Amino acid sequence: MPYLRLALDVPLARLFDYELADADASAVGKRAVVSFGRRALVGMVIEVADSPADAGVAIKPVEALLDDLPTLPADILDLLQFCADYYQHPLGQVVHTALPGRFREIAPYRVAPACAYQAVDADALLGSLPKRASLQRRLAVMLAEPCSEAQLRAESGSAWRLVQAWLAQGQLRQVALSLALPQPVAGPALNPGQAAAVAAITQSAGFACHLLCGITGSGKTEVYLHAIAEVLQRGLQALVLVPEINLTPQLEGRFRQRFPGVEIVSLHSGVADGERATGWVRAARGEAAIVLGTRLAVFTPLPRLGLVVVDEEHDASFKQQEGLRYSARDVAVYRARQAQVAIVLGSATPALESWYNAEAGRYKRLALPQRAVAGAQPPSWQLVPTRRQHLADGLHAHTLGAIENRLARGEQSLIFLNRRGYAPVMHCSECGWLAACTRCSARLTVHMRERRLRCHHCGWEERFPPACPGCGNSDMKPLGQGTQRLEELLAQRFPQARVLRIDRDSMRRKGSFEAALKTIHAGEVDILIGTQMLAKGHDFPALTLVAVIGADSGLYSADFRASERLYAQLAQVAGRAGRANKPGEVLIQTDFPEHPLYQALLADNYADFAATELAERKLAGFPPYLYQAVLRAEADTLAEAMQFLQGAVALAPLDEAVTVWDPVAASMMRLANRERAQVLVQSGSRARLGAFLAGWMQALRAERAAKVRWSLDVDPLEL
DNA sequence: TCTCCCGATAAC
DNA sequence: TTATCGGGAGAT
Repeated sequence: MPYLRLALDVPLARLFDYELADADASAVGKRAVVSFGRRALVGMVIEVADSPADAGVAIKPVEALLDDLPTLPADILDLLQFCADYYQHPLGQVVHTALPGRFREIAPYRVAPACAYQAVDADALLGSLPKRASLQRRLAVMLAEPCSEAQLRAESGSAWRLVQAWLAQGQLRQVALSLALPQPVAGPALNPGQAAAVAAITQSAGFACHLLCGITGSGKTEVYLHAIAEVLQRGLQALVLVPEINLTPQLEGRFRQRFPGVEIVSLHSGVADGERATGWVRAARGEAAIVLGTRLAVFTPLPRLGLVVVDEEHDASFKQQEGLRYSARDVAVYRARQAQVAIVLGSATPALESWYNAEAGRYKRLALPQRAVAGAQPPSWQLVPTRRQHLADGLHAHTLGAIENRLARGEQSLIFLNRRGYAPVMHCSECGWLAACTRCSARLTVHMRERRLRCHHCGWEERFPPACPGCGNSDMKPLGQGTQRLEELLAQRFPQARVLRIDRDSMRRKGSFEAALKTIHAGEVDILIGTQMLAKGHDFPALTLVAVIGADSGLYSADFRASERLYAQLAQVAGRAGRANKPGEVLIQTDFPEHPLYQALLADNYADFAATELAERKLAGFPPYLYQAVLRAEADTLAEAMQFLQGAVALAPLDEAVTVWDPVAASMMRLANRERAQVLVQSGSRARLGAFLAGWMQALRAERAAKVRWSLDVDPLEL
């Protein structure tokens, strides 16, 4: 009797055997419904074996082998196994984080093959339409020839509804989809730098990792589009990863416009379950030519993968911060190597890990030195020294003057402050009391409009205390600057100006962010106040001033990655200024104008910054010169968490190539009433660290940690 | 003696 | 993770 070895979505690092008469190797990669304990689960067949792995247990039969989905191909199974091993995560859970949630349900999931649509009688259809219905008439003309769903949707948002209606009326019929690539719309001519980059990418044979470095406006997207066009012409598929959901609709629009008629699948957490599952199936069947998505898209099966692109590769959102803590960028590199295809990592400010790989010759650096739009000027940077200066509620007179200037010229200004709320804390000037979260080791942020104090870490909320709990003083003041306060201040200062604040609080409602972007584009805003929400990827042609407030906090942080992040963030937000032919100006208010980070930014010299930063990391023994992993634990008390970690350290295998540090309280020690601590492990050898972790996790899983929740984070971004 | 809650344990 | 089992504490 053959046995199916299944990966099940349970936190156990092992597979489970079930028997199935006349099963053969073709079952591998299919879903199976089984009874597990007392419940029914859907598992993934990983192996078919002649005998059970464990002779001592009674083996249940498979209830059903589902044949509804494309079989998970060997390369994806290998990829998932790699993730399970590398991140020390149970394979069953890896499988289920990698697949659309819909596939965890027992019901079969069927997707009709993608097809094209064509008018039964194009002339009759056109004749039946009113003269004024221009969209309908346009569609009718298109439908004389077979059109893909993507092509029709690209024509207009309401096109698909019309097509459905005509289909129901029998005006249209479904025809087989042609996989031949329609001619892409020609893009703008490439400048020499872009052309060289495209050539390097498309001419590389087999696996090659290209680090595409170019500031905002240097035309990285155009390089991607050209490289993808070449791949599509060879009948291959492209995988494109972007950091944020916010950015996908924009980019998707650009892709659809450039590749009309090409099936493009968009995969991210904002896509409804069913649509995600359908997109996955289309990609896996080879019907979709382009998969565009956030980190979860990295696991999509692509039988004819020809190119991988990771845009803004330095972005922290490529690293999942819970469950399977994978780095989609690193997994993407693995995938490209596996498929022996080129991968492009694009960024203006590459992660120092990637930069280091380029220095070492493992990645090929492609630089885009020029701005793509001829005549566009790079922004001019200016540091506004604020030490011992009088500031009007945090804004320097020079900054205010610059804003006034834009107002007079009818241009837009952006004040960038990465701190939402009114003020970061409520303060008693009598006794020095600060409002703190009772559940976290964090301050409560002041939200003036609602007159509430909020914890931005756990979501705790309370009303303003009527008097200081420390001394009874009733005169408590918000301390420091937040975006709300800045908004209030600027509205007072410039009563004639239209001020718009963009942060997670003001953009909570669905669609409000899109609406805000529209307002900005329509020129109905004079002064924008924004957090990092606004820093990424959006073009504002009328924006000519970016003023940065409160950046200094990233300079002297305990986190060794803080300056890297600060540089990236400032470079990114500066890119919002002056994208059209109006030169942009960037002002940074700082107490430390002489700081090398700012000096490198002013000189637009990331190479210098990276070299300095890497030298420091080498000296201090930080990544990328070492590989790290963190074992985190949380419990009701710090003592329990620490005790667990001490036990864990005692269980650690001995390896002179691996350093195991003492347990310490986490930097945010208390979070939502749980106390947290961690152990850092590092090694100069990735292989040794991996082997060490495998042994350690095996030993640790054999222990039962009653009240402690723990997890391992390999290549952590934050310690 | 009954019931509820918590911790331990198994899951193929 | 989910589901069940059993022991102990307090209620009836």
